Amino acid sequence: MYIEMDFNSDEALYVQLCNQIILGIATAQFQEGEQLPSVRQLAETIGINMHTVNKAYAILQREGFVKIDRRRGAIIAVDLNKLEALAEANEDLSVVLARAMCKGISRNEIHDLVDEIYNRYGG
Amino acid sequence: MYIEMDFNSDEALYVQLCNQIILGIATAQFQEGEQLPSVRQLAETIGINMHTVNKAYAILQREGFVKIDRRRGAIIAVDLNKLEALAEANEDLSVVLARAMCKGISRNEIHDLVDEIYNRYGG
DNA sequence: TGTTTGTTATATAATAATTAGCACAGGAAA
DNA sequence: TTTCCTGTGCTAATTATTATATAACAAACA
Repeated sequence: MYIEMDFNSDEALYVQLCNQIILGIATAQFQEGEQLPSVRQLAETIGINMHTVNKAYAILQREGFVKIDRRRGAIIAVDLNKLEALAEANEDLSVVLARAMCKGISRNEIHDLVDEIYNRYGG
Repeated sequence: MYIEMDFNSDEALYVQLCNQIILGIATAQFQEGEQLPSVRQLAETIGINMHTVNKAYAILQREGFVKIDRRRGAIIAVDLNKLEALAEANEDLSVVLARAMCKGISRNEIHDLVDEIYNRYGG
């Protein structure tokens, strides 16, 4: 999977990295049990520091997307805590939809967007 | 409208303030043409610095939620650029839904959440 | 003339983000 | 055993961001 950093973005590198890996899992480019590159390897590939990659991996572990094995590094292992995930989705959506509503985007337009994204991700 | 800051949050104060004001617009607690408190006044009310409020107002202006009048301060004035807003909603939703999909949240569960939020906001 | 408005400037402090380098223990493979 | 790679831990330095504190300014207005 291609991972690219936007060094001009206002989003922190470790946040970008987390999002891209999560995107990779959602689109099945990363499969359950698959091994991610080592922190040093990925750091060199995308041109950032080892510790920044390590920070991203640690966050992904805390949020239940990977497990970290001392021997094999980070392994895709999604922890399905649906209640927690639903609560988080609710919070995140509330912020996004408030903006959308202000701008006159209708409920149906959001539903269409959701379908479009789910189709894009292959759900 | 009550505006409250969470000083223990990991979100910056000016971001919290932006989100709350946008929420206020979405829920019609702030009406088009209505005047927001002055930067000094709001700063004192919620116990933060004037410049932090000013930063939030400036961002809201740049994103097209208020207009700033030297005489009357910040005034709710939503700029309805739907194409831009749809593009932004698409990006934001892509990140949120990727997380949700990984956690096994179905398309229908997201649709239900969207309806719930739109109802909550009175849309 | 005062007062309030946003704006601008400067300074300071605290925190977060990023990079760098080094060292360690555990496991795997030569 | 030796070598190599793994994540991890630590310290340090730098830069960017966030937040605060003061102060001054011009515009608008009663």
